[in-house]
This record gives sequence, structure tokens and C-alpha cells, in this order.
Amino acid sequence: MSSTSTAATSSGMATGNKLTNFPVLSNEAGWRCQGNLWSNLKDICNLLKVPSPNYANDDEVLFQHVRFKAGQRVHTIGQHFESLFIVNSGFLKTVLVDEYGSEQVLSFPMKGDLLGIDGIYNEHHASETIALSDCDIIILPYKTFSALGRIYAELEQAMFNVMSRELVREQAMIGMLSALSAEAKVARFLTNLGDRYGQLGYSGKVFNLRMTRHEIGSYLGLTLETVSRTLSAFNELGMITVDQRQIGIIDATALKTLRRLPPAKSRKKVTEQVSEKVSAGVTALISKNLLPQWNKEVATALN
Amino acid sequence: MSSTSTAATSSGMATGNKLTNFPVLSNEAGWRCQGNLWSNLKDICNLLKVPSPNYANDDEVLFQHVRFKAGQRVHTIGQHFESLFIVNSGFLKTVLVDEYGSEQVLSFPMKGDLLGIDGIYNEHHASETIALSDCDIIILPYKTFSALGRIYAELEQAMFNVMSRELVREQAMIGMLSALSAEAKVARFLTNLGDRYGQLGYSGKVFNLRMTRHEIGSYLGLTLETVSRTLSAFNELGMITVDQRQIGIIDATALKTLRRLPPAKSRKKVTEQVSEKVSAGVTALISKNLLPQWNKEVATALN
DNA sequence: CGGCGACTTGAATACTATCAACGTCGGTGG
DNA sequence: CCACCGACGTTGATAGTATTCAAGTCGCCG
Repeated sequence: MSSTSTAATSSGMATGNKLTNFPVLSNEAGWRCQGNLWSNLKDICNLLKVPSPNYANDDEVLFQHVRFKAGQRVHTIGQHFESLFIVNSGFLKTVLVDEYGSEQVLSFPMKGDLLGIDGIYNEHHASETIALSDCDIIILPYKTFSALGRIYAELEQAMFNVMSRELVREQAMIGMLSALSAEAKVARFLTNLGDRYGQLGYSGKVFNLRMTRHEIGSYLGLTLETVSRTLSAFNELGMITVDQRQIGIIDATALKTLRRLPPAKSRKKVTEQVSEKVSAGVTALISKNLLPQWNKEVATALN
Repeated sequence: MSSTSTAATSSGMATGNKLTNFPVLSNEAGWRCQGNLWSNLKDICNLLKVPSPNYANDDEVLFQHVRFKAGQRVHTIGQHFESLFIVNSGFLKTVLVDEYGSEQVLSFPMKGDLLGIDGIYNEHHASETIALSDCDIIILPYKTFSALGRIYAELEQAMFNVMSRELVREQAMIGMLSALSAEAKVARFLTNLGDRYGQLGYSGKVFNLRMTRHEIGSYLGLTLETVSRTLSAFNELGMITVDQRQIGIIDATALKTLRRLPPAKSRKKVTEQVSEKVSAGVTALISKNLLPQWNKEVATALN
């Protein structure tokens, strides 16, 4: 392939990238092309976790990488849609901005996630994506990509699959937002994040949050104080450890089973304490009044 | 069945389709084919509001209609994915069902909406769609449809557009769920519904809710009581009229501008009443303590 | 060191859910 | 025909949860 140098460019990046002769791109989001890597179709398929047919090894078609520094925008709201993006490394957030400038976080993309789908409809991006850390992003010019789709049926099918997957993910998000309590939201957020880190080969038990409490709160429909309090509570209860943005998952099952009250009708005061032997974490939650009374029954059932 | 007779095909289309003998369909959702209408590609494109190229008039490829009675399921959760669906007439709801059987409403599809996209990924439906009224649904067998897409590039592009549009819609939903107050949610729900009715040629000012308060609440992440109370309040304030499920929009702009508190810091008691001349509706809301104090400033600004 | 942004924690408030009682409408069967 | 019933809807009182406001801490960077 034609990707010339490629230099060192470890995670440190930006050391000596004056490697000149690339076409210098720039766009409304204000980024410039400093990329020096290229990926073929097979790489793309691997990243998206879709089967990569043989032909995909074809190095005739290459897609350029671009590096973003933390805080930079990959695309902005209203920007004309030209490309999809795949995250090769790094962490980002996609946000909606309402009429008064406040951000609504929609997702926290990381390696393997596809960005920019919302721009296909009506040719303009509906959201914006911002790097939370230094990132390596692969640019998929939409015209090129959809032309390829017409050649390789499997690729096209893969695109439909990815879009459908994204839709299902958002549906689950809607369900969670409107049906779960604050504690349950935070608990699920942590387990989901752990799972995703796990799938990427990192530890799913100990990891760093790449986002602020404020961003988590925006994502979950909570205030940053509520997020902070909930993390503190989980910590005191021994379900997790919290050290700044370093999270350690201790009682994963307790986190996963934390829920909101089903339309149950059992509801007494939390005065009379629990004496039965129940899962330590849940018991503690009850004693701290963090869970409504009905959960006591769930806890006992879990024994 | 061999529905032969196509009888009165009302809204045009499918007059001269050589309908031979159809296979009698039936599936996990329990519906049977009672359809006796067929649509061609052009009809489909019109319904989806995407440009319909000339070739689409081709009556070689026809898609069957199926009728559902209120309460019937078009597809269920977990059902094997085989077809997409387009609503030709009628009203429905799509729901998620959590581990404990409670429903989470995701959308209220009506004419022109595409159903079943969530099934593409992993071959199984993630949600279920239930008819709220008698419906006429067009079946798009996915294999057939995607094969057509490979022939007609525009059709394929249209599919991407529709899926992207759906994604954007869900993103907006997420933003609304996590950032708006109960009143604002209900207000937006009404205006959105009005807009959709308007686009279909009905009145956007006076219309019938096809769903229960409970379903609205589920959709908006509220209880049915809150929905009821909010409608009553809007009614008393002269912003809408409410007669059972008949809604009349009176002050559309007031509904559209109703919001949740931006991180403003002005927050006094609602004791000292407003004397300035402000929009009647908003003033009334303030006096009824339905809006927090900061909105008073918004109201005055609107003068 | 000062300052700023991120985070934590507490106290008071506001919002929405919950529980409960009642009203309405439409169907069904005595 | 009317009484009854069930599903839906309204309204009030109360309780619980999350937000808001307000300090104050911690870590980082110029």
C-alpha cells in the first residue's frame, strides 16, 4: 500500500509528525489531516466486528487515518455530511446541543464504533463528536464507501447490520432513561462500560472513566451531584472502588441486578431493619435507604 | 386463499396486478394474510417520502398488504426477522418489554413509517409492534427488498436515508427524555403529534389520541397520572382543549416554547406575583405554579 | 502560590410518583 | 332496559427521589 512512512506514533503522538506530503485536509470541524496510516477493507471489517470476506484484503482501496487531540471535534452539528468515521483508538463523546447551548451526551464511542451515521439523512450532521482523549480515527468517505457497497454485497449488508445495531442500542437507552432509577442507571452505566472495556481486551474490572461526572450525568439524564453521590454510595457499600476517575468493580452481580421498583404494592417504611441474611451489598443499600423496601424481597429471593 | 379480487383499491395503485395464487402467510405474531392489495415500488417510495425513480412503476415487483385489527401484533420480541413493514393506514405502538413484563413504548408509528428495522441486526426483532387501531400494513420481505436494493441504487440509498432518519429521531427522543420536565415532554408530544397528523393531511389542530394515558406516560417516561394532570393544566390554561382523547391545540406557540430550567441561577419564591404584561398562557402557568420562577423571565423576554 | 475545574457532601426545595377514591364510558348479560 | 363490570381517566393527599444551591476539598497547571 501507499502509506509511506507511518513513523513511530505511539500513543504519545504528535512527536514528530511533520511528515509533509499528505494532502492536507481541513473542514468545518476545524481538524487537519495529520494522518499517516491507512487501512484496507479488511481492517474496517475487523473493527466493526463484521465478517471480512477475502476480497477485503484488497489494498487498492485504502482509508486514511486522522489523529485528533483531546477536545477536538470530529464533526460538528449542521456540518455538511461527507464521511463516516470509525474509531481506531481513543475515547470520545457524541453530543446534541439544544437551542440554548447545553450539551446532551448521546454516547461515548470507543474503538470499533462507527460515527456520523446521523448525517446520512439530509446530508448534514445532527450531532457532534468530540475527542475525550487523543484519538485515531479512520475516515470513510461516504461516496467511496457506498460505491464499494454496491460492489461487495456483504459490505452493504454489514452496513445495514451496524446501523440496525445502533438503533437497537438507542432503543435500549430510551428504555433505560425512562424506566430506571438514578442508582440503576449509574449501575448499568458502569457494567456496560466494564463490558466494553473487556471486549477491547482491557480489564473490565478496573478502568478509568474518560469523562467527567457532568458528562456521565448528561448521558444518564442526571445531575453531576447525583452521579457523584451514587458512586460514593456504591463505594461505601463495597460494590465498587472509586479513586477519582479510576473505578474498580467489586460486586458485578449486585450492580447488574440493581433495578427500579416494578409496580409492586409492598411499600413500608425502612424503619424496621432487616435481620435476615441477604447479599451484603443489597442489605447495605437498604440500610442506607438507597433502595426502596421492595428490593428487600428481591434480595432475599437471591439467597 | 387466492385473494383474486382486489376490489375497490381506493387510493389508487395496484389496479392491474396479475395476482395469481398467493401463499397463505402466518407467523409467530399470529397474524394471517387477509391482504388483498398490492403495492409496487413507487407506492413504497411515496409512503417513505423518498424520491421514486421511473423504474419504480414496474409492476413486476409487488408487495402484499396485510390487515391487522386493533390489538394484534405485527411482530413480537425475539421473533425471527424476515420482513420490514410499512404502515399504509392505521395507528400502532412499538414497545420494549423488560425482564418483568412491563412495557416501554418506543414510538407510535402511523402512515408512512417503517417498522422492523431493529430486526436486521442479529436476525431477531428486538421490539414488538401492536396495532392501536385497524391497520393496513405492507410487507417487505427483507431478502426480496435488499435484492432490489442491489439492482436499484436509489432504493438502497433511500433505505440508508430512512434508517438514518430513524436514528436521528431516536437521538432527539433521548435528548428530550433526559433533559425536559414533565410539562415540556407532554407539550412536545402534542405538538409533534399535531405536526405528524398535519403532514398526513389531517388537522394538526384537532385530533384524536389513539393511545391511552398510560401509553403516553410510558413513551414519555412519566406516570399516567402526571400525563393526565398536565393535560388538565394545559386545558385550564387555555393552551389546549381536552375531551377524552380529543385534543384541540389552541396556543401552539406556547406549547412549543415550554421548556425546562436551563442552568439559570435565578430562583425566588413564586410569592410576589407578576404584574408585567406577559403572554397570557405563560403567566397563568406561573400563577398556577406550574412553571418555575425563571420562566417568568423567558415570558417577559417573549414580549 | 493562586486559581480553576472537577469532585464531594450537606441541607433545603421542587418535582414526580405513589396510593387511593371516585367519575365516565361502553359493553354485556340478566 | 338496566345493572353491573372493567378499562380508562381525573383528582387529591402524601411520600420519596432527584435537583438545586451552597460550601468546601482535591489535584493540576501556569
